Amino acid sequence: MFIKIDFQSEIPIYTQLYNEIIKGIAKGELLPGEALPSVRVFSQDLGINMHTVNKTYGLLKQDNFIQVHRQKGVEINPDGFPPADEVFLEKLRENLEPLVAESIARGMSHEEIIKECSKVFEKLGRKGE
Amino acid sequence: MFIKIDFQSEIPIYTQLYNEIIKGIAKGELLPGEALPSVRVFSQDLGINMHTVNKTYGLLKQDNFIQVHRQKGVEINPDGFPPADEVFLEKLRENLEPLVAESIARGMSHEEIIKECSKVFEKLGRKGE
Amino acid sequence: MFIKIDFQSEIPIYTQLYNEIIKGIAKGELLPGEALPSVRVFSQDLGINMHTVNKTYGLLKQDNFIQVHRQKGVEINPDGFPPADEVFLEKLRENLEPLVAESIARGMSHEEIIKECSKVFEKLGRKGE
Amino acid sequence: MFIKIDFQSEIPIYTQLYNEIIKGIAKGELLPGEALPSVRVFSQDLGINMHTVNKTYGLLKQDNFIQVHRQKGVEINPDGFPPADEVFLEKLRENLEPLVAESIARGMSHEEIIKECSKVFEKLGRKGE
DNA sequence: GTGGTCTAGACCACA
DNA sequence: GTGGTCTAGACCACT
Repeated sequence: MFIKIDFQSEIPIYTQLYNEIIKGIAKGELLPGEALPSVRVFSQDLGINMHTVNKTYGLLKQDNFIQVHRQKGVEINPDGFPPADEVFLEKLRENLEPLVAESIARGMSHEEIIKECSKVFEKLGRKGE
Repeated sequence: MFIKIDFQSEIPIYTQLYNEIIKGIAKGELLPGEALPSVRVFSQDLGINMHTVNKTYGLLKQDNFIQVHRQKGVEINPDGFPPADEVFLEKLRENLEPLVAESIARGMSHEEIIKECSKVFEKLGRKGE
Repeated sequence: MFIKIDFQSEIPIYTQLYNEIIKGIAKGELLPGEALPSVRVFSQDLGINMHTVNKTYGLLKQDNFIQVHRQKGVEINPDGFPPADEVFLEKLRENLEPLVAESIARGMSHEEIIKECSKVFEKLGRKGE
Repeated sequence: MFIKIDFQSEIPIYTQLYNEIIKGIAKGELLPGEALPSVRVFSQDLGINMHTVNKTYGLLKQDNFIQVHRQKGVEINPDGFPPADEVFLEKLRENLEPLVAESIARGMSHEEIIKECSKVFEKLGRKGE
């Protein structure tokens, strides 16, 4: 699994890392029960601060995407992933709204927007891209 | 046009305001040539600082959604809006990616994701909601 | 003589008007002794405020490009134009500096910069363009 | 690198600072990858407000002359500088026009104008002036 | 310690 | 009265 961090981005590094790991899960590259690098190793590999990895792991744990075992390491949640409950759907729509709004304002049709959305879905759907 | 600012949100106020105005344009509530409030009036109405509104106007101007006439005020760009060029589409996909990825990770199918996207589209499509 | 005002520009209208008249002189479209429109007529033609035209005329008079006769109107200075004295040259170089500096920073050579400068000269040199 | 701000000038301080930094790049005094002072340190050194420096940095970032690393500071773009594309050349000619026009109106010849332009070029070309 | 954001209050040029 | 600019001072997220 290849993780790309953009140090110039305005998106916090811990968020980027969070997203990359979720992306790995979505692609099927990270399977339930699979081990993740330790905080120390991961931070060295990526050239970032240990605290940053720690923060990402904390968030992923909170959202039930991973399990953190003291001294035994971190693994992708072997019991499966959290469902798309109403709380998540509400958050999803909220985040989608400004993107869709600007797309409409720039003249895109419903079909065009859906098409872009599908493109992203398919890109993520292909395992091991 | 009704604008709602969430002072507790982690999203900067100037970004929220930007998004709300784009939403107004998408909904057809803000038409080309229509005047926007002056920075002072708007900031008082919203209970925020003048400079915050100014920053939003600066961004909207930069993206060609509004025109700023130095001594006459601000108006929705009467010459129409910027197109959804490749630069925008690339940015759109980049922003869509983490949302779609998490949706997939939480077990949503292609259809379910598209459906949520369409819901948002239709909510915005209804003028004067 | 055709005068173009850009109301969206960040350059003050009175400065734009000043520049346009100087351009007319440079092109030879406005000759010494030639009459300029009255403040009232000019402001109506251009769709701008009388005070604005007045300010431009004041500056042009101050720089000896025009003569203002009470009740007789305004004319291009029949006694010729002010020379390019050291004061002017100093101001010219000062204004040129940031333009040349950015050109260099963007990788332009001496020849390329001179070429652009010459292009502008020739565009202005052609009378009645 | 020595930077001079004229507090009496009608040119905004943030623009003066922008120009001075570009001049530093043009002269080769500021090299790609070189660090710039933090907004706080710089503003204290220059005797101006933090936000004014911030605005300058924002513009330089927008034009790709610098890179801003959120928690590490600001550096001259290590990947090189933006090219003199057609957009820039058009802007350059537009800015050159009134300067050349007034020079012509004051009786300067093509050669004299080119000569002043070259003087400015050579002044900037001399590294470490 | 860094940049990002926000507020409050002021003066100015412009029209 | 409008936006543009500048100052002073504050809190926050990130590393």
